[in-house]
Amino acid sequence: MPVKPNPMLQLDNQLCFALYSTSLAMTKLYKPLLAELGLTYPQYLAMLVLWECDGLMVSELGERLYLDSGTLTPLLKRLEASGYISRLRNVNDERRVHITLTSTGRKLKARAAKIPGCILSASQCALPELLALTNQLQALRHRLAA
Amino acid sequence: MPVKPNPMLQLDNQLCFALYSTSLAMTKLYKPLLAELGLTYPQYLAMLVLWECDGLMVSELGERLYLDSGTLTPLLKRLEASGYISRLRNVNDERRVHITLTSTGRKLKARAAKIPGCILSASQCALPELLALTNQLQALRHRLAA
DNA sequence: CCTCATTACATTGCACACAATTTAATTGTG
DNA sequence: CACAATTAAATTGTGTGCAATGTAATGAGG
Repeated sequence: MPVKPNPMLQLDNQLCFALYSTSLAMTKLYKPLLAELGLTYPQYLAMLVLWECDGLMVSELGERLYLDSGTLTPLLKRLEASGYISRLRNVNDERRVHITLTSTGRKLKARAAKIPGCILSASQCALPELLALTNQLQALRHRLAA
Repeated sequence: MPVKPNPMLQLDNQLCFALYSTSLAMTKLYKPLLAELGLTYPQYLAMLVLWECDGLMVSELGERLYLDSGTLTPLLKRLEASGYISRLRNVNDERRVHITLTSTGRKLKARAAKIPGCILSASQCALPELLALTNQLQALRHRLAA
């Protein structure tokens, strides 16, 4: 009797693996571009948030990125060591740490501006298609978190 | 003059972040289910491959999972320590290591069979929609790797 | 055969992710 | 005010990912 080839357990039928492997492939595409800026991929995501909204607390940054302090604290210390951010305790509440862009960190945004175009061309996809996929994934993430 | 809010650099317009955050959310969904089997998420992916095709070399497993020996070697040593696989040198070519399921590892497949259904219901999506998304992601992964 | 390049894994070092715990500051309650 | 509960970060420990390097076995030329 042959082993039952349960299609529900086949790797290439798994949405989870499609997500996982495509996300890693995307990270590899960013890596050389970000290396020029002295950023890792998760550091780049944190900078995207800060370029939109400077001065957030660690926990607020974590809500935007879906990451906790265990991940963010060392990452932010490295960004601080790179000279892109400052970590400052809130005067009224010493528990809170605000993340503020340095002048260098703000200037980095201009150098990062070319990255989305590089990724877009490398992905060889039409822009509307990518936007649609982005929205589908956001909707899925929302349902998974519920 | 207000800061130009470059929409190409906004976090929620990034396909990369949608991929990254959704993949992490998916991993969190699997974690408690896999904990019952004594597996981490990447270990589960390796087991999916082996349940389809037992006895692969490390490099062949890596091609299926898009992972290299630097990731797989320690992961496979942990799966061996858990009693799910054996790592055996090829007799004709001592460089090669074949990964073979143990009896316990084969039996684990039956216990894993319920997982896809759990994830499907948690994702609150129609099956055809998930399959379509899976295919889109695989196509994107293919283009990104080119 | 005897090198020399190649191959297949393994190892090392760095940076995440994340659960669990700890620390320090603040808040709520009597 | 005292003090327990809560909150915000930081720390610790485990397990990836991956670049770079190391090591041992194989294979290809001369």
